[in-house]
Amino acid sequence: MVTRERPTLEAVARRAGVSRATVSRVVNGSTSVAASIREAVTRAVDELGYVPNQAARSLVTQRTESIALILPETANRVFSDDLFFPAIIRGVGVELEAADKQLVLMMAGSARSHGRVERYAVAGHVDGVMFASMHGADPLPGTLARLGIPVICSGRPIGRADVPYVDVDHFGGVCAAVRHLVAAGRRRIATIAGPQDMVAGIDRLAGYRATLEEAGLVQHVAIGDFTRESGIQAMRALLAGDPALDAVFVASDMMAHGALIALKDAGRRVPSDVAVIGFDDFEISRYSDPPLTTVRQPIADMGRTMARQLLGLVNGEQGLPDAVVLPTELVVRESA
Amino acid sequence: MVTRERPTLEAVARRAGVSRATVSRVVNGSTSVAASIREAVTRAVDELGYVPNQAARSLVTQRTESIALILPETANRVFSDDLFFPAIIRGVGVELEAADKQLVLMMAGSARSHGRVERYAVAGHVDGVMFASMHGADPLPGTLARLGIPVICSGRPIGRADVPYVDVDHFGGVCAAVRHLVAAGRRRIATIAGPQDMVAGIDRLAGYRATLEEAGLVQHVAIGDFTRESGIQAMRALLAGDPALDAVFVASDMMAHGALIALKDAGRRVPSDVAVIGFDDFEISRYSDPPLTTVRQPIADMGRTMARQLLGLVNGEQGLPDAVVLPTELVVRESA
DNA sequence: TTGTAGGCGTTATCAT
DNA sequence: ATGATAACGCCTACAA
Repeated sequence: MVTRERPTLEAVARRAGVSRATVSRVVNGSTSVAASIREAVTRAVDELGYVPNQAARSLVTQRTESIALILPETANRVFSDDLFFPAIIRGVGVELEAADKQLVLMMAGSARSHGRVERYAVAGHVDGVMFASMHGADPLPGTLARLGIPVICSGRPIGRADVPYVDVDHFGGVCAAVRHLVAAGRRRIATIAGPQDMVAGIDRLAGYRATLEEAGLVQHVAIGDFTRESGIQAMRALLAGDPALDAVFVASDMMAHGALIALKDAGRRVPSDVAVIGFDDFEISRYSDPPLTTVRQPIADMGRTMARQLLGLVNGEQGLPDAVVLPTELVVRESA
Repeated sequence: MVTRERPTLEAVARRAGVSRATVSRVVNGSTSVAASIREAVTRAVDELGYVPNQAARSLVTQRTESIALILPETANRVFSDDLFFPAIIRGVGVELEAADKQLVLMMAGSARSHGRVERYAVAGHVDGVMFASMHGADPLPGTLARLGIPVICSGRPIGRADVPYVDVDHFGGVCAAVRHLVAAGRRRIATIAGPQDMVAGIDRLAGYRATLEEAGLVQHVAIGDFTRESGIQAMRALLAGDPALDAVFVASDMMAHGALIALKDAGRRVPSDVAVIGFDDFEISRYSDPPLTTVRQPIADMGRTMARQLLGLVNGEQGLPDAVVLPTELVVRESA
C-alpha cells in the first residue's frame, strides 16, 4: 500500500498562483484576504484535497488540539461491567467533541504504563491532561502541573497535590442514605466500603461512620474494591460477623448487586430482613431484584465538568475554581 | 501558568559537547556511538530532563505512533449499559499498549463528527484507523483506505467496501442457539432481531430464519436496536402477536434482559412457559433472573485482533488476511 | 492586502 | 564514529 503523496501548502499556492502565506491565511480564516483570492485558494484546496499537516502545525503553534484522559487502572478494571469509567469517558467525549479537540485515552494501571503516560504528556503530545480517578498520593498530576501542563483530576487528590479537581459530595450523599436507614428503624446497620486508597472509598466510609456515631449505633465495616465479586464476599463476611444485621449501606452499585446476590443465597429477604442501599445509580440498578435504593452521583457530568475546566485552563482563562463539587442525591426504590 | 521551556536536542548537544546528530543517535538507540559519548549524552539528557518533541519527529518520520479507534455512534450509545464498545476498547487498548501506540478515541455518531474524523485521519494525525462498528454502507473506511491509510473494521462491511475486517460467526452461533430450542421441543419460536443496517443484526436474523426454515416452523420477527428498552417493547409486541409463544431468540443480551422483564410483567415464567436465549454473554447475564442462556462472542478478542491486524498493516507486513472470523459458542444456563 | 524569509525540533544524508 | 546541513510543512513577523 503506497501512501499517496499529500499536497502541501506549497502545492496549493502554486495552483492558486499565490504565496504560501496567503494560502495559510485562507486556511486559517484570516480576514485580511481579498475575496477573489480567497475564492481561488479555496478552489485549489478543494481540487487538491489539501489538509494541513498537523505535525508541522503543532511544531510552530505549540498546540496539538488533543487532550489526554488518563485512566490509572488496568484495562480490565476500566471496562468491567462497572460503568463508572465509561460514563466519565462519555461526558468528557461530549464536551471535547463540542470543542473540536481529540480525546487520547490512556490506560495506566501498571507502573510501566504510568511512566509511558508521563513521557507522553511531557513530550507535548497533548494540550492538557485529565485523570479519571486517583489512587493513593499519585505524584504524577502534580509533576505535570509543575511542568506547566494543564491538569485536572476526577476525585479530590489525596495529600496536598496542588491540582484542581472535580468531585461529588460523597459524604453528604452517604449521610442522607444512612439517615434514611436509621429513620426507617434499622438498628444494625453495616457498610461495605470501597478501596481505602481512593477518596471515593474513604469519604463514603467517613459518611457512614459519622452518621452511625451521631445515631449511637454500632459500626460493622467490610472493605471491597467496588466490584460485584467483592460485594458478594464482603456481604458474606458481614453476615458471618452479625447474622442479625438489618441493613447495609454499600459504597457502590456493583458491590450492592453483589450484596443482593449474597443475601439471597443466605436466605435473607430484601428489604424486609435486610435493607440495602447502594451508591452510583447505574441504570441497571432500576432493574435489580428488588430495584435498588441508591445514592445518585452525576458521573457523566463529572466528565463534562472536568473537560470544561481543562479547556478553560488550556485557553488560559483566569479565575477558574480549584475545586468543583457536584451534588449527590438519594434515590429511593424498593431495596430500602 | 507559564510553560517551562523544554530542552531541545540542541541544548543537550551543547551540554554534552557533541553535535545534535549524535544526540539523536543516542536517543534513538543507534549502535554506532562510542560508549563514552553515549554515556555523556545520556547524562545530559537526564540532567536536562530532555524529551523528544513528537511533532518535530512526526514531521520528518511521517509517523505519529498513534492509532484511532472510530466509534460511529453517539456518545450515549457507546457508553450506555451495553458493554459491547467498552469491551472492544479494552481489547484494542491492551494490544496497543503492548505495542507502545497511543489510542485516540473518536466518537462519530453525527454527520458533523463523521467529517471531523475524516479530516483528522487524512491530516496524518494517526498511523492507522479502526472502526468499532459499521452502519449501512459507510464510505469512510473505503475512502481512507484508498488514500493509503491503513484501515480495519469490526464487523464485515456492507456493500463491497474493499477493507479488511474482523468479525465473529454470527450465523453459526445463532443456528446453534435456535437448534437448541428446537431440540428442546419448542415449536413457536420468535426472534428479536437487531438493527438491520448492521451486519450483526442482519446475520443473526438470517441464522434464525435459516434454522426455522430447516425445521419447518413459522417465523415471528420483531426488530430492536440492541438496547434493553427496545427488547422490552419488542417482547411485548411478539406476545401480542402470538400469546402462545414458547421460545424467543434475542439478538443481544441487553435486549434479552428487556425480554425477561417484559415476560415477567406478562406473567410468563422462564424457561417453563417461554425459553429465552441471548447473544453476547456479558458477565451480567450470569446474574439475571434466571441466568441467561446465550451465544458467547469474544468481543475483547475482536478488539485485540483488530489492533494486531492494523499494526501489521502499519508495519507493512505482507500476507495479512483480508478477513478474520472468530468463533461463537452457545452457553447454556437456565433460561433455555 | 500580499509576499519574503526565518524558524519550529527532528531525522537523515552526506562528508570527514 | 561523528559532524554539518538539508529537508519535513507550516506559521508569522516584517517588508513591500
